[in-house]
Amino acid sequence: MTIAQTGRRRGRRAAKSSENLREAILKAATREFSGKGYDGARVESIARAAGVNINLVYHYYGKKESLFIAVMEDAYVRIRTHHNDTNIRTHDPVTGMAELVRSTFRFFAGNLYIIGLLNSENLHQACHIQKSEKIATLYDPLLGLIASTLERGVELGIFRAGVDPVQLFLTIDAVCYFLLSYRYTLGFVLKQDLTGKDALARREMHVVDVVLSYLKYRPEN
Amino acid sequence: MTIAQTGRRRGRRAAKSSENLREAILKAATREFSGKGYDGARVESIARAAGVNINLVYHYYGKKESLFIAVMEDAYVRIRTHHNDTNIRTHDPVTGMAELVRSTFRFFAGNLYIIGLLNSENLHQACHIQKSEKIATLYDPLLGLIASTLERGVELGIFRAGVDPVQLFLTIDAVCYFLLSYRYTLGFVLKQDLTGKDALARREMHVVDVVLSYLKYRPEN
Amino acid sequence: MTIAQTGRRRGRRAAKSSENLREAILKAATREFSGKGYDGARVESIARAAGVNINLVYHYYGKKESLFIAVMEDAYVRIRTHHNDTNIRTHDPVTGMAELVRSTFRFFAGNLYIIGLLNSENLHQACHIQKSEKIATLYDPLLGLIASTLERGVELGIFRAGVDPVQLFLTIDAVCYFLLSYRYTLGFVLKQDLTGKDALARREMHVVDVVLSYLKYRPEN
Amino acid sequence: MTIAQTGRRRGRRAAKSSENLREAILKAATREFSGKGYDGARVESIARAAGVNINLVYHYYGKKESLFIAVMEDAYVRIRTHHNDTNIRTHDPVTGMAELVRSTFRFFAGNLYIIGLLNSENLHQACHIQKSEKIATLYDPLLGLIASTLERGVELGIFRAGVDPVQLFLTIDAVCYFLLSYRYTLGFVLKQDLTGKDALARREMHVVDVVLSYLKYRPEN
DNA sequence: GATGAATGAGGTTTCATTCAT
DNA sequence: TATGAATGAAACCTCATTCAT
Repeated sequence: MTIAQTGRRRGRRAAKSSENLREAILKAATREFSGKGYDGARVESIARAAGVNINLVYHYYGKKESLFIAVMEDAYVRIRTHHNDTNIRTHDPVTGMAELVRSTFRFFAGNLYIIGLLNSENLHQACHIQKSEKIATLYDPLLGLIASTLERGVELGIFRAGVDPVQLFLTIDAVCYFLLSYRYTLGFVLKQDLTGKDALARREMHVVDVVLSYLKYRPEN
Repeated sequence: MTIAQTGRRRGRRAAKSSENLREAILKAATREFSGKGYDGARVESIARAAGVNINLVYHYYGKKESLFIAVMEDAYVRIRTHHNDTNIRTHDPVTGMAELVRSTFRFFAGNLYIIGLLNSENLHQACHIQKSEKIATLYDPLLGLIASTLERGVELGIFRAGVDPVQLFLTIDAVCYFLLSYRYTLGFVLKQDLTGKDALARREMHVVDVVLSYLKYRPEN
Repeated sequence: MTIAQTGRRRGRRAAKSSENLREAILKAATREFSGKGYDGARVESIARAAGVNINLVYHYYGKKESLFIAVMEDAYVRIRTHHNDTNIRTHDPVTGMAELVRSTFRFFAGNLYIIGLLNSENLHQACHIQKSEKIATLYDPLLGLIASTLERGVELGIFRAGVDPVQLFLTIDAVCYFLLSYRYTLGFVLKQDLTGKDALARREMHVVDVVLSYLKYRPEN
Repeated sequence: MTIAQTGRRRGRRAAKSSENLREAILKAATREFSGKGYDGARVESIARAAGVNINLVYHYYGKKESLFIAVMEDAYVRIRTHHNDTNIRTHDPVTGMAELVRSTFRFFAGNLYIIGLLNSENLHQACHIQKSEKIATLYDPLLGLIASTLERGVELGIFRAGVDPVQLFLTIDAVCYFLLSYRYTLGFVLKQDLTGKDALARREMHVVDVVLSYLKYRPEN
């Protein structure tokens, strides 16, 4: 092996390790912030969970808040990119909308940590993410997708007219999100396991049903 | 004025003041916990907001967690008792159900602090309220109310059959709650004011529409 | 002893103790800041030197910088109030001016800690004291005193005319201050003890001589 | 271009660059220590300002204190060598002394960073420079110069007799140095700009006047 | 019942310095 | 020679909580 090759290998390995560490910290931070909230999270716990010295966390991310913002940006990107937009666009409106609701539900159910993050962020009046420009422009395309699917359904006479895409978006997210978000509280007051496999399947069917029924229902007048 | 009178006056004033102080603390704590979450809340801020010495807080409530539990119990009672159950029962099913949704929405919209509390509580996996027996039995009557209203509608042929009251409850709360709960985050990513007077009125109409459309819609098969 | 008396005694004792502690902290802080500079000073050292828990320092003074400002304000007041202004005013101009120089010199020589404070403050571009309004207005009367003494001398034909009081003030402080301020460095490079009793006495005579010679000297043209 | 040439170029460039880097670090350190003091200075800031990796600082200078000493030695040499000694010796005593004062004043005014360094050094009781042998012997010739100029003036009947050269040296440095050293504090309490071009020129005239008046003035007895 | 004093524990952050490559 | 990773120590500060009056 030549020196040049060794050099390159070293460079690459170092870079990779560095990237790995950054990522390990981000992952640990995600879990910590999600589970304990911003104020409850401990930088030291994050470092320990990531298996690195606490100072490395500061070396990479500067301070707790910056780390939190990094975590949130990562989460928001995931939220927005989990939909297979083209898939939804090519289906007929009913299937497309059902697919949209289902993929929303499944995404949240499969990434419960995101719920904790959003919860925590919201508790602080979204003050942290407002420092992120990345997040601000993320939602426009999703609203566009909902609006166009809605329109296609209306044109085909399947969906009722006059539905506000923003309201619909809110409702979709609401029915998907709520149970998952308040699963601890709801599980306690309703004395049921609401997040077991079967329970989730039932809920998924229900929420798709709710959204489509609403869209297909014709008010008498 | 005689000494006896003074004594009585003092006694009464002290007694009243004592109750007042307890309540002032609870109110201040409610605001603080709601706005900053459990970890973000400061006992001293609560004392200052209540206009009392911090030691009084400890004198009355023992420790931060107990105070939080007291706040939560108070909140849960309010949540459950805001419905005028008999009012709903005496209406026809459609009006009754609409009334139920509307009163849910209005209650949360009018008591946003409750959202902050539930958020915070949930962030900690509902660990605090599980120490409260009071809360555990609070929701049974509400589910009963929903179930009976549903049933009346089905019997009259107005509502579809086969709807699970628990799912319906979840959906009602979801559509009412979600926007309010995530108002900061949503306002930011959707770049709209979602909690102004008009916006709330529109949302209220929409959610009632969603729930009733779902109940009235007949699946083809 | 009556209850009332006990109560009064208690109140007074507590208040006194509280004042004592505040003062003990201020004194310890003065020494620490003077000897080590703002950055070199340690809050914990201050607390230890004052014989109090470190948190009490924060309880009373909030943070390091506020404590430093308190120390500086105290120092500046002492600097300005050490002159017996009326004494100087009632003397004849020569004696008065000599008295002014001497009392300046003796004050600094007797309060070397003040030099350390001013040094430290100045190292930070006086950024801390600029937050103090108290200090800003302290020097006007001193300049007035110098100007009037100067004028009296000129009128009596003892002092030369055309001397700027501000320049004179600067020179007086300079000759009094410099040796004391740089006593460590100067002692080292000049290989002499410059702050022993005799050395100080010689310096005092010299500086008075310098100032008065300057004032009394008539430029030929 | 041949390989040999490249090699030589590299070697030469590296060697030159090495000296350059050392100097760049020293310069950056000078500025940092001067502006923030020993404790306030940050090794990393120095490295960044010098445009080198922080490890290089450690590689060249070992540790923070050694770097500081290097900076101080450099400064002291400059202080002592800024006088054109022969120039002063060849002038008549009055011109020579005026020249000495003026060049002292101008040197400090033109190298304000030195003031910061001396200030900082002095704050630590000159503990760092006491480790330097270089500095210890630097001032003897300057005192000799002052003494001989003084003597020449006395012999010519221009200067008064009995002036201690050390006192005179202290006074010269004092009047030159003080305003510059405490420019921030003084500017604040006197509410004047004291280091503008005009203000400096006025001060320079004044201090030369003070020193020469003192030397020329004949005490009555 | 009410208040100021006191404290312990722990959290975030900074920084000089060393290691390994 | 040069660089990124790593670390230990300690500084500032916050907060819940208890003590003593």
